[in-house]
Amino acid sequence: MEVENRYKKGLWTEEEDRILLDYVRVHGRGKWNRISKMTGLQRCGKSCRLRWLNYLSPTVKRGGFSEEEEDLIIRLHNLLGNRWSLIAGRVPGRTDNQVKNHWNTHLCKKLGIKNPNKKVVGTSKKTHPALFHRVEDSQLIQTLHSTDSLDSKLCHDGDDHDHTKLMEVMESENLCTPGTDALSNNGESQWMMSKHFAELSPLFPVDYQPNLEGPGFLEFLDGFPLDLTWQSL
DNA sequence: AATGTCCCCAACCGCGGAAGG
DNA sequence: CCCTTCCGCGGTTGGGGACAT
Repeated sequence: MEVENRYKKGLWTEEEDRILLDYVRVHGRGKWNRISKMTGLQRCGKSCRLRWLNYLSPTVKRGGFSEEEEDLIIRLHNLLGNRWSLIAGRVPGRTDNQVKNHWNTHLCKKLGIKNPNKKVVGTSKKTHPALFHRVEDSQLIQTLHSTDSLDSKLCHDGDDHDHTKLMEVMESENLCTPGTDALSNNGESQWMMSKHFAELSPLFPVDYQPNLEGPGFLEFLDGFPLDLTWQSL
């Protein structure tokens, strides 16, 4: 009880910022819980980490969002749902908190989305360990689970997730429409689809990480319709 | 000028996973 | 294994500035 009370809450002062900056300059980032003991700063580790990541870090870009940044966020949100850290990772200089706030306060209005704070079904990790993030994600997975033959079609020995095969299977299961969207005729898109698919699919190993850092990702995104979601496939 | 309301965003909270002892 | 600590994530809150009355 007393331990919690000894930490200050609320907005940071310039003096507190200076102490935190000095600490990171000397010791580097990490071990946030030690800062209070070493510097006397009356802030808990979580608060220090957040302050550094969202404000003090030299990589953080200040100021309003550009048209290009907004466009990128909208496209990424269509693809990834409320995975703000993933989205922020593709928007240089922006933190997940910045992206989330900007989405909830500006982009929802811009796009005419009501109840921006309403939870997306399946977003919470608590509801399912497989990390569903959108309605359409859970629908997709339900479809996958109900498709007995899918496992044998996809998980053949020695095949490192054959993307073309993956697309064929998805088409055959009506998970995407052949020849009618940007995804079907674009190799890069197929790559992305496969990665996203792999992330969601219970058929793939849990530790299989889609690589959003892949070559040509931004170029691929440029050709991605703003309103394209899994549901529209 | 005073008061009320709205809006933005920095910061907090609760939770889960990973790592280490 | 079990427990503790640390880290990171997404949802939520509330302080304070901007604007309206």
